[in-house]
Amino acid sequence: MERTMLNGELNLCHVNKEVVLQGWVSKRRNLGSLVFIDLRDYSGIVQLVFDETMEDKVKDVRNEFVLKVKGSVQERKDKNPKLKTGDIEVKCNEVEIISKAKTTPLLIQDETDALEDTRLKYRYLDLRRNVLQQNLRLRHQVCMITRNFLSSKGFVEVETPILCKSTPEGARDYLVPSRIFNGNFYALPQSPQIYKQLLMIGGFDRYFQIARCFRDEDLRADRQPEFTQIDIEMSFIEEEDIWAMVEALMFEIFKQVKNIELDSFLKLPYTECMRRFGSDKPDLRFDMELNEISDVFIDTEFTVFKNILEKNGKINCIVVKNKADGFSRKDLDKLQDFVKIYNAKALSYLKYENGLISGSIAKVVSDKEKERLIDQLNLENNDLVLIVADEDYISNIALGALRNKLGHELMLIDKSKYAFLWVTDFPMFEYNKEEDRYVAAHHPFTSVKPEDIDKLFSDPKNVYSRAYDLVLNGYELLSGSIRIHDQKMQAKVFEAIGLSMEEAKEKFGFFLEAFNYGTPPHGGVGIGLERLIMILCDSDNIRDVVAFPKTASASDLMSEAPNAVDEKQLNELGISLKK
RNA sequence: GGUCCGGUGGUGUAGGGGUUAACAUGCCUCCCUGUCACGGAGGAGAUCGCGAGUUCAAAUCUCGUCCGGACCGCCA
Repeated sequence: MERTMLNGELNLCHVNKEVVLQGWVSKRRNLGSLVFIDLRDYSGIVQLVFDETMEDKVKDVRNEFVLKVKGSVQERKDKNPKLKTGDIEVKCNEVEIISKAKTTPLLIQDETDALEDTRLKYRYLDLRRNVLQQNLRLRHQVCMITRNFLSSKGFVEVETPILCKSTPEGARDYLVPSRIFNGNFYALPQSPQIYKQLLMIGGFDRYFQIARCFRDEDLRADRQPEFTQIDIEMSFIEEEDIWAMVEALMFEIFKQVKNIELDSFLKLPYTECMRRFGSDKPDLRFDMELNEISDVFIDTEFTVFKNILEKNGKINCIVVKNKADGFSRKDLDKLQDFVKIYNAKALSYLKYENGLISGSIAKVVSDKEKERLIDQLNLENNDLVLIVADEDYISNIALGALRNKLGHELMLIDKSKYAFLWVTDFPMFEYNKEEDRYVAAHHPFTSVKPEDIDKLFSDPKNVYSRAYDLVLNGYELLSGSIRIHDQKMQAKVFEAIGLSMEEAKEKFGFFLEAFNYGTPPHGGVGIGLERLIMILCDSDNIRDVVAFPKTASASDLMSEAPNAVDEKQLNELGISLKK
């Protein structure tokens, strides 16, 4: 007898029908000679009934046993509105215990109380929970929509290598030792970047791949060492073409998954984004923008602010509307500790209550400055002004982080919103203190804005690129750029980041060589699949959308990877470990 | 590399120098024909992550270490 129905799909239409069901025992309620069993599969739960003639056969059945039962669907006398199948139950006349189960270390229920490590060690049990079932099935749905959509637009899915050449620019590579060439290593791809550009040169003018990527960097709640990108590259296009394609894909996904019609995405240049939100991935589901108030303090007597302004620092603030009375001295001290995480030296605050300004710096701010503040910030009664005076970047970042924190804590965020934002015109380079040189902010294959080319060497920090990010609800959902397609230009960019032509040839020689044979203009994006799914699942942790995730220290608690390997394996690879 | 939080029966928590280590849930036994987080009665189950130290006495204090989590740096 084969399974004839899914448990969760039974309803009143099936009354009197004979069914064969299989699944896991979710709960057993024994009333003596009458036994109820909730049988679960991914589709849901259905109540089985065993009367006195059957009671004996299920007396040893326990949670998580796998059963196969035969019975007839009956309408219930007492319906259970909490259950999708609550109008019916299945009166069983045959039962087979397919497999038994030990007592599980965690309860298989929607709201588990098990902690992260228990869940990860027994991930296969955690996966039985409805939440993870739904999340991973949604992930599958998004992948299918993506494949269908991009195929219909003429994109070809091509798989690129997992064993690659190490390219030390950027994230740390995971390395794989070569057995045949002792002492040499492959690297796992941080992204298929170079290969997809070679595919453009190879004539695949529209490519995509749902690609695994690997980065040996420290983890976060939204970051795993291996993850998946929806990787897209197009030839003969400009920014607007890619943006339109990505928007169309997102429209399709949100339509099918959420039945939401999205509006066209907003755009903001990076510089403006940093100035207004203190972040290159602002959450636009709420306001509370940053305000620069350096002007107010241009002639200030307050030495702290005065010194900062003299050193070209900035005085910025955010205004918490109508909440000043909700913040005690202790609360504000905690906020000060919070901004210190971002290297801000202090958080000053002013409260505007009943026409009076009080607060940490009230005594050192002149009446004229107070008036100007009220005027410039349009302060109303019970507003709280939180000020960080510091280096420009620190002031922005600290207030941006504070804005986010307060947005969550004060529940300013409309959870039903999906706020997309294109951030454009990123700086081409950023200064790396450790290496004492400029490095590519995005990656070194990114096109420079044409008007900035002559600043490549004279003024690198003011060179902007044709790179862009798509931000959704405060998460960086994707990065992309128009790539360099001119070999001379590519060489210049390498030079600007302190890579000699020889070094560049050593590292990317095959890639540079390819540019000599006719390279189409091209560009693309890599969409962080897990982040997209997280947001669609309303989760704030990437582990909720990965089947077998790693811990914060990049280990797998279930399989206990990574592990030591035996001497023989190391010998074959020509590797000896430092004592 | 750094900061912070946590580790106590299977699971999740409470306790925070001397306790019979508490509670919930799960588990086991018995009773129960309409439960659905079933109910009732009883029971088993923890050397309090590990190692040192302080102390008459450590789950509790100190140091170290391991593990988990969040964040900063890092993540082209």
